[in-house]
Amino acid sequence: MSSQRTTSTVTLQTIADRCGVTKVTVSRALNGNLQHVNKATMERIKTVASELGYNPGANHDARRLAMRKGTQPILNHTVGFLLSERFYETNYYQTLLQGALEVLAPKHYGLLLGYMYQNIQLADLPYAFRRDQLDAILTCRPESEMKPLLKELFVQRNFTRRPMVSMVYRIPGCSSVIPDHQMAGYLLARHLILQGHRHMLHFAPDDFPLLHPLDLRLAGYRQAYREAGLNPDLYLEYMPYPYSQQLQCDDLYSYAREVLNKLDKCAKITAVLAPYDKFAGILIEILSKHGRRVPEDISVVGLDNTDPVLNQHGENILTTIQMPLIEIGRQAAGLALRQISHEESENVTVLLPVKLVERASTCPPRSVQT
Amino acid sequence: MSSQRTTSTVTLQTIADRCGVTKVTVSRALNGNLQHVNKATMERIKTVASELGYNPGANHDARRLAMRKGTQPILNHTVGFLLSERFYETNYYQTLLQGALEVLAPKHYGLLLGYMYQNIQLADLPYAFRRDQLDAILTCRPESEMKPLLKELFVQRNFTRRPMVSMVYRIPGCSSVIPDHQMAGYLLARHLILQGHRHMLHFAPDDFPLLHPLDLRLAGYRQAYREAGLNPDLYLEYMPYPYSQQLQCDDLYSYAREVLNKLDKCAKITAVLAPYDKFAGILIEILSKHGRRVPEDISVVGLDNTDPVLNQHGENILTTIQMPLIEIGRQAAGLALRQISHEESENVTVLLPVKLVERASTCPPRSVQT
DNA sequence: TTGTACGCGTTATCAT
DNA sequence: ATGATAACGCGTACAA
Repeated sequence: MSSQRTTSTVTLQTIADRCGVTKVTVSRALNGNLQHVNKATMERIKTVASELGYNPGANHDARRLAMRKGTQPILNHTVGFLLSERFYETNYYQTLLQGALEVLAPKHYGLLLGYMYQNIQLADLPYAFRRDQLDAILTCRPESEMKPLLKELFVQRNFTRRPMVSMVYRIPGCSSVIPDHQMAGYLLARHLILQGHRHMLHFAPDDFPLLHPLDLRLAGYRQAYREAGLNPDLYLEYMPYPYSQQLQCDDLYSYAREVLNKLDKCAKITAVLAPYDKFAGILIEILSKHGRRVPEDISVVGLDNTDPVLNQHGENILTTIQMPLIEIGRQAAGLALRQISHEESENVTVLLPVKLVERASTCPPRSVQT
Repeated sequence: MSSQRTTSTVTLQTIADRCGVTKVTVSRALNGNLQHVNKATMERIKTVASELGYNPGANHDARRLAMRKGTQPILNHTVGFLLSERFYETNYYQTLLQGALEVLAPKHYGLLLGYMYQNIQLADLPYAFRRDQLDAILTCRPESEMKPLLKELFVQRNFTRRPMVSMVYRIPGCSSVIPDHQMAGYLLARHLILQGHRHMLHFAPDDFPLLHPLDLRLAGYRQAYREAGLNPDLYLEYMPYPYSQQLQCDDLYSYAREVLNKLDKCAKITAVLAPYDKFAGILIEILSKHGRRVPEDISVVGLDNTDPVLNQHGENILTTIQMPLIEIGRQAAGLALRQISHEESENVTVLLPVKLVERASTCPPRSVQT
């Protein structure tokens, strides 16, 4: 009657009145603080609380206010997810998203999206990121892009105690869930070498940040050459891939034409190790348009197995690496939840296996073909 | 010195002390409450506040706590987005997401994802949905799926005052941003009729909910027939599409085989109006595998222009309707923002134009071909 | 026009 | 050892 909305507002005070104690005692009792509450008292209070139907979550705001003072971070039941501004151009991010949501939704966690881009400031992100409204942050952007933001986040009070999980990219200071990039490179290169390919074109970021997946893949390529008794330096051709420039779809086509030029100049190259499926598809399209048949004239492999390259029968022809993207999303979310609940205290790195998917975009080079 | 984290915590009290008033007066002054504060006092307080570098957002929690009593909802700078559990199977949802994010991100709004499914309860959603932590909710699920949830949401205190925007589907009681479904149907049917097609197969939900897009499209099909002086009842063949069962990818293939059977039985059918691109692609794949060439033997049209059906040259062959999905996402988010800021008070319905994209999956039927 | 009291849960501090 | 008190922050109903 006091207020038109005070229908079922059972507060600590309500319980305290019934029990003849103060709300502080009730708070301690309900939080199981045996150091400061008599066990019998606690039982009595808990009984009364459940009888009255007290709902601790109902006054989340008051709890937030009070918890700011403490050392214990409050549970928001929300996890942040930083994704590229161009996430919709591929199926890559949405697969990660799906994996994370699968794990978070059953626990009634929400996933809060924020755009990520080069040189982003904390102030550019949604307010939720600066208000300690997130229990953890998931990210799938390279270290170079994350670095300035991480710096700001760790300066923020409250954020040193919120776990951060990096997907696909390994980032120091964060937990990471990554595919076995080196194995991916190894499997692709070995597949092509066994078919008889020698000279191959690969890509690397133009600014060579450390720990970049493409560097790890390169290590895998080289390993495959050495294992075959070949000197990788004699065969691996390299083109700088302007990773940090966030290529748009149009840019990808013009870059694919540059690749075509490169292939025209270097006739000995018989295979291309594309940086990811989407680009492999565009490259195959451009090659076809210029009369270069794939795989008869040139073999092309992709990477993530998320964007199919279909033939007229609707079949995916792209030889690529199955990246366990959905599993990366799942594990990243699971890891975040465990760190939130302190089941996992240290930062962890999870390495997930990859496998080769042999399809029709690769075949022995012309010189080896009968 | 009082606390190790009280570095730059300027509160209302800090300002009040400097100005020789109470914090209540400061609160009123900073909120521009001219009814209760002398204009001169207000100016003085505002000056002092900015001198001290008072940051109103810093104590968001206290504000939340206090605002619960009032009639004015607090600004969370977060918008909810309900999406299907299978959103990752198509590009449909991610395009809507992208549109919404484009508008929300520059305003530092976060987008909070929650899974939506048949017979969902409010208690199944992330906590943020029940804690009044969202300023608005965007949804892209049919009314039948939303109905029970809407009921719960509107019972919730606080939620009657939060706007709700439905995308693609028109939902009574919500603002809606929808493509012109009827025009879409009209354009597709007219295109096929002009090519000479008469008997066509279309799909409708098996439970026939009102206001369903497929019903509107059907109205468009019929309009095209009548405009051509034809009786639609003589030509339109119908198959129930189990919309509410949330078909998985595997189910889609088996359903596509059912469609194949239907076509085998009804030889007079020369065109299929698929419910959306993804299914059109699967259908074309199945048809090709069974020796039915598209479009020579049978024409197929899609709907949303989000999932391409590629030939061996990487060209999309699917004749379809360009649905302005990204624009729907943008407008829905923009509309939500306007309703949040009370620039728009009533629920609004925005109808966005569609256009036909003629590609290679349609051609005149055999009987008309020379 | 301005001030007082209150709501809300937790914790540091003080009293027994 | 156990329990009570005050403080945190803001906005609002009510009093002066």
